[in-house]
Amino acid sequence: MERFYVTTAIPYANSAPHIGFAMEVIQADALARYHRLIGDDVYFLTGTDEHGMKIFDTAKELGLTAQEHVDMVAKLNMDLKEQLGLSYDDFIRTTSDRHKIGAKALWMKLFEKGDIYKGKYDGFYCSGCEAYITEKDLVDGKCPIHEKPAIKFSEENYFFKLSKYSKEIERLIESDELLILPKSRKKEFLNVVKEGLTDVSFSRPKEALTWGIEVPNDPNQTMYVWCDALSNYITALDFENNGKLFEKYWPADVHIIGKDILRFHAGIWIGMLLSAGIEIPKAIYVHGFITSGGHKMSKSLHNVVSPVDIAEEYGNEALRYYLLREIPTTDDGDFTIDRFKDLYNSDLANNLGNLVNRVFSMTNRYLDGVVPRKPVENSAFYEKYSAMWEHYHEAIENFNLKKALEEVMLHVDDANKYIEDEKPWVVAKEDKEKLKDILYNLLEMLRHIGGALYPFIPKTSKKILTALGCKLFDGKFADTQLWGNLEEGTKLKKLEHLFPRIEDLKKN
RNA sequence: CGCGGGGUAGAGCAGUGGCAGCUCGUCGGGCUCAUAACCCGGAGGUCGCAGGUUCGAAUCCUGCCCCCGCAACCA
Repeated sequence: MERFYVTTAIPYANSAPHIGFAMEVIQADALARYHRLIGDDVYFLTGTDEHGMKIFDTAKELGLTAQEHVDMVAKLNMDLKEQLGLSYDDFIRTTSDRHKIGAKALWMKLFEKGDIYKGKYDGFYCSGCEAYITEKDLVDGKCPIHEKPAIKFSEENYFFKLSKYSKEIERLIESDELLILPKSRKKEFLNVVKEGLTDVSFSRPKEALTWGIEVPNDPNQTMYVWCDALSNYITALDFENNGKLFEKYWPADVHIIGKDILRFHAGIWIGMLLSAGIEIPKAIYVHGFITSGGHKMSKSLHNVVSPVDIAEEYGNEALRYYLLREIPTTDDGDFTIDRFKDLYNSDLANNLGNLVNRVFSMTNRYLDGVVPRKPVENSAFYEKYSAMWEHYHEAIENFNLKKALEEVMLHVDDANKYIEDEKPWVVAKEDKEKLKDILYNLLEMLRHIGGALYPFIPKTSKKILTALGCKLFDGKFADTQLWGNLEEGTKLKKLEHLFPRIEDLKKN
């Protein structure tokens, strides 16, 4: 049995969960479920990033303490487990004691290695933005948004010698020892690394950053986000004590992240691990962003989509389906409610739901709901479904979840065509033995389709398999992928419509 | 010379050298097991523009035009 450790990025706990993160955590969930399905020992981690000035300021505006504010937002994120049907094993909060202890331990490792040094940080601050801005964003020395002169400041803080590891990071990525998918992202980041990575600011004076983890060997400084947030992947495993989880699951098999934070993960995080003498993760999978009606989601455009609302109204299985099937796994995609309803009705209700319903209905009507004996001749189906599984596995291994799902749905179409071609309602009147063949084949198709859907829409998958009298995890997944495993004589269980049609479609 | 993504049927998209495809919509037909579902067929595209390479280009090269984003809730 192989072990498989998958993580999501930890979203910044400053506001309600975003649909982009919903997609990320659902992708991670699908991978985790897939690996459990093929028999791996899986550990799946998510959490929240809860420090930083922005959170501190937002809390103040809300009249809350920072802790109260992040407690609230963390709760919203934890509620996603139920709302999105997630199967993660652990949820790490960066304000938790176990995380703070781990982050400090990691800091000390880097410090003892001599990779953390004190330096001077020169920057600009705009009182309009109430934020630091970089020199290259300035126009005539002024902030382009507020047109106020930026305040130049200089402060002492700690730096991490990332430059020292630049060459090694380049080699690791080039050789795929650190696999970055998709390849285009690997290329993109390699271009950055080849320029040479520069040292990064690793702390802030306490007065500039009050809400954060104290630097262990300097009470006047607070850790900047890198050591605070990125470390979550190992602090959750109790790495500082070389705990059982760390021993068993590290290095991570996959970090799933958005394209905006690739350079932090493939650069800074890897550099930190190299410095600390800790193994590096095996792969980083990078997804894109979700637009809404072709535009970036923004409050001012009123096009922000809440994953929680969609899941509540249409069910989390439908949301999972949309995010995994409609949005390209590694590229940008679009979400609109019209397209969502469209896809729901055509794919889930009309094709999948209706297919299951008609097969069950015929089996009940013609065969008293009992699985008939296996047909003698079945090599064509054997081959067709072996091919399906092959393509399916290959797509998932390459982090193309959309393609894997498409492959399964292709077989849903195929099954609907098979019914049309064979016309079991006609055969029922003429040739009972032939009818048994047809219905056995159809039920067996449902078993395969139902099983393959598990990583993506687990509740639906379980409903189908349970109604067929099959178990998902029987410890012999290789067998369940073989054609003809459905057992004769099994009495089908009652099955409600899986996806009732959405009827309130607006006319465009 | 900032960087990146893109322009293919009415809409949304796939398609990296070999007859231009998918989903929705639309028009016509079929079927009655099924959730007004399913199946078959039609109409609809000079693949952003111009040039080049090639027996052959949506695909490779050059130039140009246009759109979107610079990254997740903040103006």
